[in-house]
Amino acid sequence: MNKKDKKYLENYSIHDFDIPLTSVDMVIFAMINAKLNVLLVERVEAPQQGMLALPGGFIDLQKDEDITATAYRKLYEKTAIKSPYLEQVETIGNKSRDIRGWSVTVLYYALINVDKIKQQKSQNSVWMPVEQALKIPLAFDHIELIEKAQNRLREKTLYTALPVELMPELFTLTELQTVFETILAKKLPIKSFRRRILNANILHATDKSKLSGKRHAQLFKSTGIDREYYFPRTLVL
Amino acid sequence: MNKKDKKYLENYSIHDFDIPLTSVDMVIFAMINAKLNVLLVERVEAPQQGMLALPGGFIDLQKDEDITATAYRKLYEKTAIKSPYLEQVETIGNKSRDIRGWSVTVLYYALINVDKIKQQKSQNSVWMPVEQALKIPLAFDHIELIEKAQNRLREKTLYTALPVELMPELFTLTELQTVFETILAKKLPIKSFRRRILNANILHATDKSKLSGKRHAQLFKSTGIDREYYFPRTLVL
DNA sequence: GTAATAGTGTCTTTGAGACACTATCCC
DNA sequence: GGGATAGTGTCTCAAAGACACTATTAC
Repeated sequence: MNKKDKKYLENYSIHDFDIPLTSVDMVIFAMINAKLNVLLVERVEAPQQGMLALPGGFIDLQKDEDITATAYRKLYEKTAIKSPYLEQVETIGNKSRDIRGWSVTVLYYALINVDKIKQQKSQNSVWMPVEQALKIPLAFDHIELIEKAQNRLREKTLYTALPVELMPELFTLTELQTVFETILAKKLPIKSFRRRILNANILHATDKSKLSGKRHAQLFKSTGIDREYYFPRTLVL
Repeated sequence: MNKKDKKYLENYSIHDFDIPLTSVDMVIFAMINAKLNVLLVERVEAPQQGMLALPGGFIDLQKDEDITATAYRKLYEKTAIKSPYLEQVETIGNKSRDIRGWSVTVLYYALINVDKIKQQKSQNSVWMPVEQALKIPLAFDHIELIEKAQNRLREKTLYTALPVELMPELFTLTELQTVFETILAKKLPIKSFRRRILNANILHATDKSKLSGKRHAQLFKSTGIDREYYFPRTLVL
């Protein structure tokens, strides 16, 4: 820091500026009962007290190193999960979204392995199918935020293997396909799907199998690299 | 607004919270002399007075309806251009990027038609090749911000026709290809490129042509729909 | 004519989609 | 054997890449 900056800082106060309220909101997805679910919490304080809302809140200027840390902290507070897939979607800011005035929120979404949601320490939080969440009144503009996160997930499902992040430790290709189909709201051809996934080399075949009615299905597990994998071609909706 | 919220607001002050400084930064790209250039401005006030920086600044809580409006306003102030291609890249926030303390910036990039940059009212602003801008010291973390915007542009150039936004009113396919190649830092096969662009149906062939040395080249113009167009396949770097 | 730039013909390759087919299991 | 679920064989099609080729102009 140079001398001029030092001098400037001595006379600086953040309260000299009119600044907006800045927060982080999280859309946390998990597959429950073959449906894409989102985690909602009941607001315990005004404004919008009592309404369901996305988990989120303000940056802790002492504890949080950066804004991603804020997102991870919020996620951990609600789910006790440390390192899920987390991605920033978009930042929304305007005059009208919060009654307190000009407000900015940095929107993230996370994909949670369904195995882990049982260990959650949720008190006043509730999992709800996305479909349903979009129909009930939510606090602020949170309906819109869920739609934005869902659209991002949908788009990325067309050319990445991200939905693997929603799977339990072991899963069959048919189960994985069902998750893809749920996100895309569209049936996919079996043969193409298997070829696509298997050629990608992002799964590890196990010698275990699962019986879900009739013929045994082979169980696979994630190698963890699905986060970086891009299919050579995009599916078309 | 309900009664509880009204009461809450009466006792509310934004200064009750420790909040970060939130700003908007712009990476404005244009093609100049066959190079990708970025617009920089000299900082006239502390902190970092005298250094080159990205155009940007704070949200005007009175004037700006939403954060996109802030981005357009900043852009207009520096270039007098009203509606270029504008896209939000990412929001960066941490303790260390600004000496004033915890600071958040919403990063946008814009693509400017080279025809229009002559009408600019820039006083203390300067166009500089991206290459060069990344090598000199810039204010705050602006080197990193330019890299993020450049990466986004590069990625999108692999599967969209966005570079058309950088072209003048009339241009040849060879010129367009050169712009793609500059952004990607990679030669592209002529035949594939032309087929790809022409099949996309995003350009309008004119009956004019241009002589740049030897054989005349046909001139095309944008239909404006390149912003929404996605090629059926992604190029591989 | 030659050099230089613009533009085409056409073969190969890759991976998605269609769809009929086979395999394995329980009853 | 029948029904249900898992999984394969193989053809077609679209678009990218390779590369040799032709076209048009200035000189």
